[in-house]
Formats: sequence, structure tokens, C-alpha cells
Amino acid sequence: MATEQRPRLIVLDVASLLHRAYHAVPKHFATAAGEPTNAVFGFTTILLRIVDLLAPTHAAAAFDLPGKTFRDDMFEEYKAGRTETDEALLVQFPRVRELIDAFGIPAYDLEGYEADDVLGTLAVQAERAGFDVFLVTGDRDAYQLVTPHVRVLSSNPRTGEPVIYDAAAIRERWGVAPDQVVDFKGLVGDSSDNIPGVTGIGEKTASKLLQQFRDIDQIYAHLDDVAPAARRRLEDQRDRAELSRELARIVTDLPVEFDPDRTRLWQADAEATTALMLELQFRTLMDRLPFGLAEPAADDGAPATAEITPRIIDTSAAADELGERLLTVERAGVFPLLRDTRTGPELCGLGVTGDGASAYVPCDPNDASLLDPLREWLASADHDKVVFDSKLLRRGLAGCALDLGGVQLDLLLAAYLVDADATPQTIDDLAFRRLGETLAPPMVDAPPPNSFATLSPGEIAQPLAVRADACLRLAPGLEQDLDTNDLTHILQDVEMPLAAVLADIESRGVAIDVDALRELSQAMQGEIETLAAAIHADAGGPFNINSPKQLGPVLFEKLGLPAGRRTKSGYSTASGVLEDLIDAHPVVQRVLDYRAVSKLKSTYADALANLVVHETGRIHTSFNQAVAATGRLSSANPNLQNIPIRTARGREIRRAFVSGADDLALLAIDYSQIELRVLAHASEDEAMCAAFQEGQDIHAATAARLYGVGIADVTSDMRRLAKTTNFGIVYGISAPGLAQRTEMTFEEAQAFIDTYFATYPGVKAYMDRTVAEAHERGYVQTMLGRRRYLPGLKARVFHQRAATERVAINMPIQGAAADIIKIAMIQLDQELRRHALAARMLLQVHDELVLEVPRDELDDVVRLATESMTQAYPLRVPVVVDARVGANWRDMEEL
DNA sequence: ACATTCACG
DNA sequence: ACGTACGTGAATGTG
Repeated sequence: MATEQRPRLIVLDVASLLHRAYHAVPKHFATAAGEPTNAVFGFTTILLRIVDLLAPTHAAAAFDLPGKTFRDDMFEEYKAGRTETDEALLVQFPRVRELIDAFGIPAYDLEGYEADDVLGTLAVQAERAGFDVFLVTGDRDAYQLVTPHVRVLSSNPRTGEPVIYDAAAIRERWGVAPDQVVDFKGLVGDSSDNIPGVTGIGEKTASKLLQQFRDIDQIYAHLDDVAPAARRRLEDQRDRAELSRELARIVTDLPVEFDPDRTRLWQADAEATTALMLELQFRTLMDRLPFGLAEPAADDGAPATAEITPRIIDTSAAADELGERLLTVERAGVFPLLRDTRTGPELCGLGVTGDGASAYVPCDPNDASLLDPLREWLASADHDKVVFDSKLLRRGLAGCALDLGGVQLDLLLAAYLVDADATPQTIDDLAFRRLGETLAPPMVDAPPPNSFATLSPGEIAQPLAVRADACLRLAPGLEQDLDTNDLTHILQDVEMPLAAVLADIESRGVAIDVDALRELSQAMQGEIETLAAAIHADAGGPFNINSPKQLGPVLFEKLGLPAGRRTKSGYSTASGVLEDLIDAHPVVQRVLDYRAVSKLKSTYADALANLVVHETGRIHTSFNQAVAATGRLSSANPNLQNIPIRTARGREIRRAFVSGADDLALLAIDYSQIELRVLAHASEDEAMCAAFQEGQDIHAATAARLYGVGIADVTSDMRRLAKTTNFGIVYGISAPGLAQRTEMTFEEAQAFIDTYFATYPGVKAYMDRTVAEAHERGYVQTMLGRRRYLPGLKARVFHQRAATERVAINMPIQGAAADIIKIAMIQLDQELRRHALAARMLLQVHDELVLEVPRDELDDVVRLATESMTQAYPLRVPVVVDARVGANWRDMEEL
């Protein structure tokens, strides 16, 4: 049975879109005359994207009118507490209205009502008239309007990617049906509209209640069946719940009339549009309008992007043909569609562009047979590929047992090297910044694992091909920038090879003893409850110990402890502050203990256990190679670079990091004082170099010199102060900073630093030189040439400038240490393979590598790892590492 | 979304 | 003359 294609209407919540655009587009977008245009520009871009995405036949725009609405009469506080809208945004409202008029999109509004109500009314009428409706708004109230033919189009606030909400998507997000959305909001409230809701009831509880009882009235009819905590709150706040529900309810029977003729696309006024686009100086956008303009731009703008029509590879014959063709292509852009799983990214499809042609190869993660004919080309070192984020692509391909060779340029890593403080999150980001283009159609999310949703090849082929093509177009500019700044060798010899090593490390994962974690968690829970009870007794009543806002008044008002530091929002209760008050009241120690145990339980014991892949007992972190401005790696999901070590209780967590089998051991090798050794090398300070060359304990040697005593007469206090100062030096020391961290006064700290510089004059000279050079060039660099730009050096506010100067001192040292361990990792990986050893790296923690090693390989691996780490970048002082071995990451023996 | 706190190097 | 050192990520509470 042929179903007739329904006409498709989009209804724009203009204010909501404009707000979103205002915050998404850089503020420097303005006309030559200085009129801000960033929001209007962003709005237009979003509109064009939506039109590309949905191909609507009709469009309408909904506006709010200034003045009171019926909701203000219901509730005085409605939308109170909103911050004033920026002037720079306000002036763009009339502009966007002009634009919409010029596009021929009719505007709907009604005094006393909000855009939401207009949206709702139009949706109801249009659906009745046989339309498919998409409500374009960031306002989640609109979910209540969803029906089989009415959907809401929002965007992911983080990525900006469009998301279509139908009944299933709402259920997935909130666990309720569209007609329960008002009840949901009634319980949860909405801070942006100042809808109160029931305090103490959040999304989780509301969702559970509504699944059980359908709506608020039913909940109140069956209060006896509600858990006591929630019941008390519901009983106390019945009025608020009911009022909130009514505030959230959208009116759908306003006296406005949906007109299918007036809303038909496109009835643009070509002349008015052209004039407006010229006035707003939107030259690049003019080419992208889906309708003709009155006259071509006077001077030619950027050439319109060639139409990209990827061939969809859906048979093995087509795949064979593509595989052969690619072997004749010199350079190709490759862009994958990936989805996140607990084991890592999973490949769902591949876009390839090269030699003026493009293709899309779908890939079922369980059956990658269509990619098989591409195996040779993918692996070939002789066929250049340009990609964005090669580590992610490698991991996706590895899941399909495919290798990647010939990565000639990784755009993410290139952009990171060119300016680490402005690293793009996505290729869309990079294209926007470097080409001034908004890539269209937008990238789509892969369907989540275990979902029945699938993407049709038609939906994804174009977005992937466009991005594969963008890779090729972005390459020359970045190659030029790398070359100009002498960064090419770091990319080729360090970052890109490291990406391959990291992909391997991440895929392998690290074994976790889940039972150990669960036991720890239980013990901690008991401790937390005991401590909480004692703290509440001390305080004379219950309160949330986790809330600094509640804890502050309890300690400093109710119990009258001497108040110390303040934060923006009240008393500081940071551990440093509380530690000074330990003797003032027994509750203080309990709070500190409570904090410590809660932290361990929630951040480590529970979080890690939840991320273990059951089938393998392992956990897979992601090392981010392009976030830290100094060149360091970072680790996330989970962060395995901040596993506790400093306290005995914290170290328990490390017991759960184990080798994957009895015949394997964990080997941890860490650099000894690598940053100070780098400092000694870079500064060529004679005394510091000598101390290292003689193999002295650097902190003790420093103390001996500072206090003018023999190294044998250094007390532990002297050594401790010297150690703090040595660290401080690397951070770009300041007297207040040192005083803060020691018992010294400001004056003593200043004198101490002066003595330090007299002791190590080469260090002082190096620091002065570094800062002077930074001011001259506007950037600092590591020994390898990795750069960091420091615009903050020009700050006129002293403390901002001083802070940037500390960054200038720290980055070359921290960054060089990062460079060194990166080189070591690449070399060690090669050595392990060259010697056909099964040992592999598992983790990098800035100055430490953790490996999993067959016990019979231990001797060889310790030798190779030590060699790789100490010889990675020879310094004029010895580079020293310490090795430890054990069955877990806590109980290790020195070698 | 932002602030506070705290885990690591 | 900054209640602060440099670099990260995560959990929690709150607007």
C-alpha cells in the first residue's frame, strides 16, 4: 500500500535558537561598522543545516512578545532570577526578524503568551491538516507536544549536533511518555524558568514515580505506596507540585491560524535577502542559501564547495572495485563513523575521498566483510591518508581486525601542535576555523550499541564523504603551518607514531579485580555511615556534609569555629582550611575523614567497578593526546592517571589493578626527578648539574647548599623545605606561593628564594632568559620545539601577567619531560615487537610506565624499558629510572 | 552550566 | 601585590 508523503513543517522557536547561536559563535563576528552579528550568523547557519537535514516543505517562526504572560499572573516568581540578556544579543533580535521576513517565513506570536504556546498551537493544527511537524527549540517543555507526527528537534548542547526527540527518545532520556512531561516538570521543576518543582525530587525519582503512578494526581492518590523520603516531600509541597505542573503546561488552542499556503518554502524576497546579507556582511552564507538571490555578489567570495556524491558501497563486487581503485590513488581523506562502547570506539562506517571521487562503506561491527577488500590499501604505507584523530580510527579498524598504515597527516594532532590552546574538538570545528565553512550536512551520531535503531546509508554517506573531503582540503594549510613553525618532525616522529602506540594500549586495557573493589566499596559505605552519624550528632542535626554551602555555616556559625578563607559563595571548607582547625573541634577530623572516604568510594571504588568489561575483566581508558597545553597526555573515561597513592587508604584502590593472569606481572618504571633533570640540563646550572652527576639526592643536596651544611647533616625538615622549593621552581615560584605551602612567612619565603637563586645562579639566569624570550616571541618552547603561545603576557593587570610568566617557566620543563616519555614509549613499543616479546605497556602516568609482562620476560623487559626511557633523549645529566614489580599496582618490590 | 573540592604528576 | 603556585579529570551540589 503506497502511503502518501506527508508535507513537512518546521516551526522555529526563534528566541531559543538565537540564544543558542549567540553562545556558540565567537563574539568577534561583527560587521565592519561594529554591529554584532554572531547570533544572527549562527541562527542562519543552524536554519540552513536544519533545512538540509529535514528537507521541509513548509516553515513558520514563533516569537515571544515583550510584556507579561498569563504564567506571570499564576506565579509572581515566574522566570525571576534570570540574568539580564546581553546588549550584544538584544540588538540582534530585530535583525533576525528582518531575515526571517526576507526569507518569506511567516512569523506567529500572541500577546500574553510565549513562543512555546504558539509552537504548540501550530503543531496541533498542522498535524490535523496532515503535516509532519518538527518543532525546532532547545526548550525541553516542548517534549509534551510530541505525537507520532510531531517531533522536537534540539541539539546536543556540547557538540551542537542535532537530535530528534520522538516519544521513544523522550522515554530514553526521562523515562516518561510525552503526555507525562508536564507531570515530570511539575515534580522536577525547571531552574531556567524558575519553576520550583518539588525540592528533593530529581529526574531519577520523578521518572520512577511516574512510571509507577502515571501522573501527579495518581501519585497523590497513592501516597502510602511512595517511599518515605519522597512521600514527606510530596506531602509538604503539594501546592508547588500542582502549580509547577500548570506553569509547565503549554497552551495549544491559541487564536492563531496555521496557514499552509503562507508557510510554504521558499517564498523569499530575493532583493530584500540580498540587501540584508550584504548589510550583515554574510558573504560566505550567500552561496549556501537554498534559493536564488537578486544579484550575484559584487566581488566573488569563496568558491562554492563542489557537490560531493559518494558512491554507496553495498555489495562485495563494489567493494572489490573500490579497493582496487584506491590502490591507484595517491592521497585520500578518510573519515569514520564510530560509536562508543565500554571497550572503546566501534566502527560503523567509513567515508573515503580521493582523486575527486568519494565512497561510503557501511560496516556492521560484527561483520566487516565489506571493508575486507580495502584491507591492503588501508594497511599500505605507500598510500597516503589524511585523517582527523588517527588513534580513534585505528581503534575502530582494530575492532574489525584491520590495520592502518600510511597516515601521512593527522589533522587533530597537527592542529594541536600548531596551537595547543586552541585545539579543535571536531573536524567541523577545524573546518569552521580554518576554512570558514560549516560542513553540511551535519555529522550524525551512530546508533547506540544494542539499540534497534539503524542509520540508512543515505543518511550517513554524505556527512562522512563531506568530512573525508574536508580532510584533504584542510591538509595543505596545516602542513604549511607545521612547516613554518618547525613542528613537522614532532608530528611525524613523535605524535603520530605515539597515536598508534596509544591505540594499542587503550585497546588492550588493564585488568581489574572487581571483587576487591566491591569489598572496598562496602567497607567504605559502612565507614561513611558511621562518620555521617557522628558528624550529624556533633552538629546537632542532619545536613548534607557533601555540600560546602551547608557545611560552612554548620562549622563556622553553629559550632563557632574561627572562619578562615572565603570563597565567592561562602566559607571555604577545603581540606587545607579544615586541617588548621583539627584541634578546635573533633568534628573537623571526622569531616576530613568523611570527605576522604566518600571521594575514594564514589570516584574510584564504585566508578571503576562500573567500567569493567565483564567478559574480559579489563578497563579501557582513553588517552587524550591533544588537550594538555604543555604536551602532556591526559586520561579520561576513566582517568587512570590519578589513582590514589599518597595515603594508605587510597593505595588500597591500587590493589585492584592487577596483571591479567598468574604468569603475568605488573612492571612499573618511573623517572626519578625528570623535571628537575630537564631544568638542570636546560639551565646548565653548574651546581645542579654536579649534584645529579654525582648521583646525589637532589632535595638533600639543595638543602645542604641552602643551609650551608654538609649533606650528612641535612635534617628531614630541611630536606622537606628544599623539596617544596625545588617543585616551586618548576612551577615558576613566587614568595606568597612558597609561604602558603610551608610554615614560612612571606619575608622568609622571599629570603629563601633569594638564597636558592644565589645557590643555583644558572637556574635564575635560565628563568629570566625564558621569560624575556617569551615576551619577545609571544611563545615558549620545549627542547624539541613544541610551542605554547602566551597572549597573557600582554595583560595589563599585574597578577594576570605574573601568572602567565609562571606558565612560561613551567611549560618548557613540563613539556620537555612529556616529550621525553613520549619518545621512550615509541621506542619501547618498537623494541618489544623487535624482540618478539609479549610484554606490553598498559598505562602512562606522566613520569611512569606500567607494563604487563610474562614473568619469564621480566629481565629482558626491564632492561629494554630502562634503556628506552633513559636513552630517549640524552641530557647533560644522567637520566635515572626506578623499576618495581608485583602482582598488583600497590604491592610492588623494587628491582 | 558553573563552582567547589580533591585525586594524580 | 593575587588568599596563588604548573598541568589534568571526576564527583557533587547548586543556580
